[in-house]
Amino acid sequence: MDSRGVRRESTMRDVAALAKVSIKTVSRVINDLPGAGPEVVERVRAAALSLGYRPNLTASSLRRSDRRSATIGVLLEDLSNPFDAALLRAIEDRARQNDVLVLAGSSEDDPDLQRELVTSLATRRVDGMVVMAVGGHQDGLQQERERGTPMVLVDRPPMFDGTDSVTTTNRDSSREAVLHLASLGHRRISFLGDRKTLWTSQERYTGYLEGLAHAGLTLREELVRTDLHGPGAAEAAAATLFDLDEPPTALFTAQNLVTVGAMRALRARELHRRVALIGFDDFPLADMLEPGVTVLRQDVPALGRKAAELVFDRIRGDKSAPTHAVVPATLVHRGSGEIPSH
Amino acid sequence: MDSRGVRRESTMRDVAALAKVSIKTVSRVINDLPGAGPEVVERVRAAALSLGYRPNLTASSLRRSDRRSATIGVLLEDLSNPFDAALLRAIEDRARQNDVLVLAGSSEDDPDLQRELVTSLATRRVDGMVVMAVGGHQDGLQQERERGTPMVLVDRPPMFDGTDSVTTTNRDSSREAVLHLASLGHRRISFLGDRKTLWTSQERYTGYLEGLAHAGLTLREELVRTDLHGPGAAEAAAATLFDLDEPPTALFTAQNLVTVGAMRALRARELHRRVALIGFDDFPLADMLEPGVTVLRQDVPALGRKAAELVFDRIRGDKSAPTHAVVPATLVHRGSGEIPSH
DNA sequence: GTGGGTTACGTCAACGTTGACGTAGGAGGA
DNA sequence: TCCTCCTACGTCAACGTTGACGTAACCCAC
Repeated sequence: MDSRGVRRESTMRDVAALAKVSIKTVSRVINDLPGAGPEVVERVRAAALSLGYRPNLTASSLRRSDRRSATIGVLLEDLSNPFDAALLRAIEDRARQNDVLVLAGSSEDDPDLQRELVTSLATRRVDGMVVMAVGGHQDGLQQERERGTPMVLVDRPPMFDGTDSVTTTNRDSSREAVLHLASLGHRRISFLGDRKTLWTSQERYTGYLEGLAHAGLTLREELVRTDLHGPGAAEAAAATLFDLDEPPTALFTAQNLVTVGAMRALRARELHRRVALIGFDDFPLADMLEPGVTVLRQDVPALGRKAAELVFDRIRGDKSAPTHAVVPATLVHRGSGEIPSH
Repeated sequence: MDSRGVRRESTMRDVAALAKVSIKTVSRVINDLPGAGPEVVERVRAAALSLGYRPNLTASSLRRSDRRSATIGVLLEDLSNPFDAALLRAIEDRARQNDVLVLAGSSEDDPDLQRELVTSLATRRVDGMVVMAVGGHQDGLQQERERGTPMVLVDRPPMFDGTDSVTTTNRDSSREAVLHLASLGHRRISFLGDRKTLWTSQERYTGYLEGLAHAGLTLREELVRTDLHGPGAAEAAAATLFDLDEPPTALFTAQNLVTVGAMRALRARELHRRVALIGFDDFPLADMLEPGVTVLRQDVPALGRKAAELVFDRIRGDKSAPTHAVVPATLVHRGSGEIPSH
């Protein structure tokens, strides 16, 4: 205990004194390095145990030549969003296999906050970062990358060169969804999307356009609503669609919270069994609603796993060209996307 | 760059050399300490900027007398569970206000994994921990606590003395739910619970018993199913209830995944509009199902906030007696809990 | 002009650990 | 016997930073 009554953690010095060996020998024993006789190993182990000694990773990483902190940073948009949470969990699992811990943060899609968090992580000398980049503001990330920090972007690709990324088949899957709706006779298919600054939103919108084109449908601007942040905005926007003279017979919602908002609007007007709906991103209980919600399901565990694997490869010194992994999403038919045009 | 082509982070030494001052003066400028003239401050700032200098928090915390790493550990059961994710997010928000980052981990309700993670955190010298303790195995936590690590338990109270905790009104709210069902005429109210080793499960079961007693109902053992881990087990268990000669007319499900499983069973038998259901823990979209699911909603942000505040108080040296905060849950009426007995 | 205080620096050692290197003692071969 | 090599230790310095303390220069009052 020191003067403030705080117990001091014991150090190699303490263990060395008790075992009557040098600090360096303790270091050898603790790290299972050769150069310590069996008898000494025993004595040191016993001393360490009796003092409750635990190595100080910060001191060790400061001194060691590899400088590893055995910690990576994971910066997502909102850790409480089910998508982000599942991603974090997948990354954490892979990290654990490498004896690495995860420093997690929510950027809230705020460029300043993202920059601040990146600095915070750098200050703690994390070995690498997995980042869901804030839309349109990647200069802070690029600077960090240029300093040599291993970095992988998830969900959204880098706007600069030399960085790995893992994304979903946003465009292709969106096109597939729209074609599916068109094949059921829908001609007025609405698009509801998240903030336009997000790359995923743009891609999904492009896929929507491609789908319309492939199906021989023309784009009706009045059926497109973008920049919807959160379920509330989505609900309000969806509601206005049904005041049109020619309202949509099908909706394609390009993000999970937007899907939820649109569903609320449909229900409020008792349209949920008449208007078709396909959403991007699966969510819990989508199958238990009536009708079940047809979605494009991203393979979130695969996204997280791949992202983690890429950072760890880089941390291990992989110098090959940047990888841009794309994980396919699947169209899950549950009913809402199978409502025919009326 | 060193021999491996890895750029070395610049240090105070580099900045000092460039600004032609001593390292100590750089330290003073970086930390906004007095004792540096305005001209020197400018020179040092410019040098630091041009070198892209960023302080090394690990070195700094090693040397400083307070030893703070500006990092706390948060150990939950499963970061991808919506409840855990919301909790993490709430803790993270409070941590950020203290310029503290969060090391997050999932214990998966495995005592060995929990112990390993606690050691991992300790090795990184976190300033404190917020832990959702694994059911029935708290000795590792107790040891850590006894070493002086600030620790707060969330969701489940400590089984040892001297540690703060934040929990919900598990028992009282469960009783309230059962009484609510009884007031609608239900006499055969079933209990479906998570693993019995969990304190929350036990409390909720006790609340159930109290509710029955207050309502003048006798416990029917055949209506009680416990140790249901995950929606699958819950669904199977719920299904068997309806093969009884006298099946329940109402269900009280004591955990969110159990609620989901039970709902699936009800739907499979088309009973979801006939059998009443109240679940512990709210979940997204509970209001959009038909009927809406009546739940006991925990105030997750308040739980997380309070837990974070308690650790930070302890980290700041608060030596007062342990606090056991209890955050009230609310009964949210949505329909499923208002189905009368038939 | 001298004493006392303040300001703006600098020097040194230490936090806990590990890499580089030194050394005593024994084994083994010529 | 002497030389070499190996094993099992030890010593020393350094990682990047900060606390303790030293000191030169200057200000102000008496």
